[in-house]
Amino acid sequence: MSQFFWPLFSQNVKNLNKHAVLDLIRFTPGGISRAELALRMELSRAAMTAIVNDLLENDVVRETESRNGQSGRPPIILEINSKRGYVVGIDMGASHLTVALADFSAQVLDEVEIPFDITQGPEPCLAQAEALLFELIEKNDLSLDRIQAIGLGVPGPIVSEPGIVLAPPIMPGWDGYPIRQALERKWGRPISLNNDAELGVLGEWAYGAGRGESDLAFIKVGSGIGAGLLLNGQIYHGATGSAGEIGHLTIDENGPLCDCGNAGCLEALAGGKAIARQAREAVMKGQRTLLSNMGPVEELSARDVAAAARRGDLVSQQIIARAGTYLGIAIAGLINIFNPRMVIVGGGVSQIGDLLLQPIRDIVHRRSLPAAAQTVKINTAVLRRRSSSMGAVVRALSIALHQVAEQKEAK
Amino acid sequence: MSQFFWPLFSQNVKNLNKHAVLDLIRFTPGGISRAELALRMELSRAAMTAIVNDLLENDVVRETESRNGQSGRPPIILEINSKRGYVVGIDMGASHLTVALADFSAQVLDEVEIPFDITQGPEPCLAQAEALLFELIEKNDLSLDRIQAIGLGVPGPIVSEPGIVLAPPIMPGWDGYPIRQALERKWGRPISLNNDAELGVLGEWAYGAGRGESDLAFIKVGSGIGAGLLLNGQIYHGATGSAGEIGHLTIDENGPLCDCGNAGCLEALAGGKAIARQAREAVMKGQRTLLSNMGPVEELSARDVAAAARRGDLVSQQIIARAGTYLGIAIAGLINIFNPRMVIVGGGVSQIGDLLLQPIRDIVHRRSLPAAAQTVKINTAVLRRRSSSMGAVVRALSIALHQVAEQKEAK
DNA sequence: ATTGTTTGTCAAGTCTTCTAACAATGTATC
DNA sequence: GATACATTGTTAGAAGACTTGACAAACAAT
Repeated sequence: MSQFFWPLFSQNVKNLNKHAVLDLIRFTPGGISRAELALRMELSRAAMTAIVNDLLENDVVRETESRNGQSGRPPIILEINSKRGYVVGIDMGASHLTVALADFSAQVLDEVEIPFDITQGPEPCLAQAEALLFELIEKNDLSLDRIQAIGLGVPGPIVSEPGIVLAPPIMPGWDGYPIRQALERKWGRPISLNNDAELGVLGEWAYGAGRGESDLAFIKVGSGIGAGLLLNGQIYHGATGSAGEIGHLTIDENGPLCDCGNAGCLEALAGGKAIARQAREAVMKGQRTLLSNMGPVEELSARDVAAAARRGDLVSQQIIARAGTYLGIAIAGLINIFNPRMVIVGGGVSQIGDLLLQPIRDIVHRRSLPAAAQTVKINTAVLRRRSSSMGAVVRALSIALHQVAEQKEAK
Repeated sequence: MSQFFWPLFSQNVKNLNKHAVLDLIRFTPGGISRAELALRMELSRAAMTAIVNDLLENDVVRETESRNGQSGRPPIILEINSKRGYVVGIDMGASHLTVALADFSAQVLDEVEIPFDITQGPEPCLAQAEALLFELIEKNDLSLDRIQAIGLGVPGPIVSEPGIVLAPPIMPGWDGYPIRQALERKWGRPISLNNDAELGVLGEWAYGAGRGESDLAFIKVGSGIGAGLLLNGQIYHGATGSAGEIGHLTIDENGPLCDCGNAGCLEALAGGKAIARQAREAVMKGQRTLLSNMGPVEELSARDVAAAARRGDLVSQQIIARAGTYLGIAIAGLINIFNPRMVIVGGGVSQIGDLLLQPIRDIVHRRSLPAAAQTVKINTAVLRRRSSSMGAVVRALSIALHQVAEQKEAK
């Protein structure tokens, strides 16, 4: 069942199969032959010849060497023509900004990342993104018109049709700002605007830990906490775009206050900010910990806690284990509700590794229904900090490839 | 976007549009004309004429009187030919068994319900269902071969392909029993086996409170508690069929033991059994309550508590309010994760009404993200205790109608 | 060299849908 | 009541996508 990505612009659904074939080619690692395409799509080889010729004419797809199989005529392997064009994926986090340049086969050619503050509001933030984008383009001897499409991820709930964020808890000043419209007007390129956690699940599904899974949750643990959901092979983002906002699940009604106004939200207990806060508190309380020797107390970050924990610091390990426990409670609930086949923990904090993952696994096995808990795999993101930016690249390519494939008489 | 029900048997997806049209007709109340069908499906009127003629030849669809519109030729309204055949929907609860007979337009012609105990295991339970089925058929001067398909709902996670339940918490003895195979062999009719909460959301979506919504949660509060999820217009049941099992979310780690082995599950705090238990405890503790006068203490049920609460009994009202609060906690989490447009509370206990609904609404508005909480509507099931059996009828019709529509040269 | 196997292509026919014109059947207007 | 107008439904011809069945191409095994 190939319900990939084409229904992005669902008008002109005439040659549906052409686009399904295109998606099957792009998401099959190592390429695929006409015969196998025909098999997988349940079409005749003759029909596949016609469809593939169409794609070859448009130069989106190219033939590579034949691969020697077991016996019989060796198949001609098809793959995306990587040189046909370029796309850019932008990942705006709360505290970092990443811009990645990729070719049509999703190979990242270059990448820039800078520290960042999303609370500055839309105009300065988008200006920074623009600066970084142009820097990247020029460094690689390209120009904006060679970029076929751009994917942008932001940490808030998206209303996709108008291209805005709606009441984002950690993006003050952005509510209702016409992000997509502004960028399309400025840059003159098609933009795909998405939630960063959604992009994370997309990236990991396409090129990471969740390859080929159709029911997948991606937990992004950074400064804040959010989840991206892939259900039935489709990204799910709910009625108003705020599905997966697990950061504001109430875990402990008597817990610390959260930025969203409620008390005891997961984010306030286990997010990067919360971890940093606990580290500062530990130092100020005078506990014996390596954290005391890691620079000024006010600048202690989750990254420092991770480093100290890895070096055997008990206090840091406790902080992380506690965060893992709270995460586990939320993930156990998510598993009971959604029953995914895999949960991928990503985002900056996740790079701590097993120290964070183990308490999650423990709690999940203790709290979730056996039927669901036994089948679910809980892993760290393979793409590490790149999950979301790769997801942005995937979205950009979804636009670029299908747009190019639509062109009539391209040559 | 019409992603209705056809991909049930997805082979032979040649005349996809025919089946999409059929579904559009069956789920449009009051019927629909060729012209509007063409509009909604983005097909030409000419194509629609051909498709509809096909359906008319097979006698699945019939023309009714023309409806006088504003001006121009009045449209000919099409509707499902209700007399073309019959289906049966069976709803097996933990403590009740309902069998409903419906015609092709989903009108329920007759219905039988008996008290029931699902813990008896598959053979006796299915025998009871069979007895009730035959009783219903004979009472209505029909025979089994006039029934085109049968939908069956059970309160456990379904693996649909082999037609079994997997490790169901409240169905001891049923694990792995080949339910669908056994019934298809016995009755010789196609069977659709589904989870009861899934059927609930289906029923309410088709003919109840959630008509036309594409993101919908149905919370079934009976002896146990489960949720059915409709996401992106499709039923979602997860990797292993146990999506929506919110009954075993841990709400209070120090709470009472649950049948599933864990402590403080929602079901053990707010399910029908839990409500009955709290009623018994109140009476035994000697509290002043109407519950003392409602028969033997051991037989007090959730229904009695509801009745007493409605008559102003404070103790009963407190029990119900507390159950509503626990439910609200779970539903608030579900709303944060899944951001539906509507949550429908159904099942036996839900008929208590606002006494239960109000605490749910309060907690949700307190705990959920404002963006999600403001858009979500929380209502009681319109079909009352019939949500699931109507869902079973819908499934049966999905098989029956499309099967009949496939027949070539039916006349 | 021959046989067998699998891939890719070609030609003819089928099926679905579209366009464009037209017939049918009502309301609104004079 | 006759006429104009609007909307629905049908018909005919053409375009496009896919299928079947035959066949050529390119390799491995014998």
